[in-house]
Amino acid sequence: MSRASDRAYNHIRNMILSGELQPGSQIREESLAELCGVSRTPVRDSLRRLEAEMFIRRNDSQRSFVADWSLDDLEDAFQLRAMLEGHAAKRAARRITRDQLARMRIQNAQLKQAIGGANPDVPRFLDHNRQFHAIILEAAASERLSSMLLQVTEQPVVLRTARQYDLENLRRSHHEHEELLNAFDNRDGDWAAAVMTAHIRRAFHAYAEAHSTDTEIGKTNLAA
Amino acid sequence: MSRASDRAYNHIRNMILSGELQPGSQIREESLAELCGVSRTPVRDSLRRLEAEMFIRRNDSQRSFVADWSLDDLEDAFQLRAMLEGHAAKRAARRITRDQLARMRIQNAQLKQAIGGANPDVPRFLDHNRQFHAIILEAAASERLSSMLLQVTEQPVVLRTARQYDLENLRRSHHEHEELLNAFDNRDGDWAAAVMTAHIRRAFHAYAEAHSTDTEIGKTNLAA
DNA sequence: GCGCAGCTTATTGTATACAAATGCCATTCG
DNA sequence: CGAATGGCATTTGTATACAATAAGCTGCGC
Repeated sequence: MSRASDRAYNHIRNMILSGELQPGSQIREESLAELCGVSRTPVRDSLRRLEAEMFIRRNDSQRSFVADWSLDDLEDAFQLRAMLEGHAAKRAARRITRDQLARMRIQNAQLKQAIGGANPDVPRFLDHNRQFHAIILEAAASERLSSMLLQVTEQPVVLRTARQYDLENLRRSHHEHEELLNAFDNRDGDWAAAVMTAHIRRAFHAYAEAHSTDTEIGKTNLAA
Repeated sequence: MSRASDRAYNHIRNMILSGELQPGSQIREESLAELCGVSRTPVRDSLRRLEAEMFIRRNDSQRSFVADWSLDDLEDAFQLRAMLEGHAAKRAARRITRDQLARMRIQNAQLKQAIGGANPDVPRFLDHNRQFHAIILEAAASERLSSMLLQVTEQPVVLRTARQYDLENLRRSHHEHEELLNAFDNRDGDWAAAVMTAHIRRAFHAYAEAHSTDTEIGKTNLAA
């Protein structure tokens, strides 16, 4: 992460996710270069990458703008994600090893612990959640699938609302994970896929509801 | 297409697809720059793009190699493609306009014509086939889905065999297209998705068979 | 006042020089 | 003899200068 181009990438990406760079606004290579403390060369690299990831879009004359997603676009992303993660779960059910299953159980236990106590640790929950899903992708053993999912997973974060988390939703995630583990135990790919698809779609509805009703209190839950 | 970076991109991509750059071989920015008649800067741009499209992969120390796909990898790609095109067909069934349907019919008629006469014109068939599928993507109206499909569609061409086409397979494609049109007429998304998925998977098996049995006579059919 | 031509300025594209990192090979030490 | 180490060669990363292109503006003609 110490190479200038990586720093620039992370910096710009964070600025987009945090809303520091407003959706729809134009971004110029030189000013980004200044902000990141590097020259234009690594900034251009980063912009191309972010463009491929659809965080940035370019008009017909090559000028760059921060992507501006509607709720429909986000539903689209979630729908794709539900399908792809369902597919991953199905593949994983056929291939998963005992060791991977054990690691998933550990992550799910820790994720439960993170929100079980008196003061819930949501970031810790999200971290274990991420790892839980990562193991499934590892078991699915399709590089292509992984890279596609990466594209579609981090997009919704773009809506930069105050992130307050609905604990009930997080608990549900935990239970859905348990059902997923049961499906894996039985090597039942269709079951796993169905649970996973439902899991992601529930997450979308929690997300959409939180954003449509009260954006200030913003009970956002991106956990799936 | 006149910008140096676009020329470099197309040039390198063609060299990969034609087999001029051997799968697995290392590629150096400077030699590519010479081959393309540009400096390293646009070449680097192209390499990043081709890397995102998985035509090129890089090792842990940033050196680039031409991707080398196994048959399993290609089946993986086809599987993803079947799923995504099925999804696209389902979405399209809900949204497609009369005009788009009419255009699809025209493409399908012309594609039939291309292989109907005494000397079949396979490239022409493939062109109309491409347009037929493009209209579905247009009707599906999901930019994300389109860009993902693009990634997964052009990969199999990497295996550079003598391209002789099995007319029977092409005729089947034509008939499957007709069934797809029926599904669209009835606005039946599930039907459309099922037909499309079968369509792509048949194409994969035709492809796989052609490559496993006789690679020299190579009855390859990428048409779907 | 409106629209267009031509100029000016802003922004991106390309080439090149140099810096940093990595691989490779030879040499040395255990 | 094998493994580790040091230095040289190769390759990629970064900065910067300059070229090309697109946008915006000004003033002219109508």
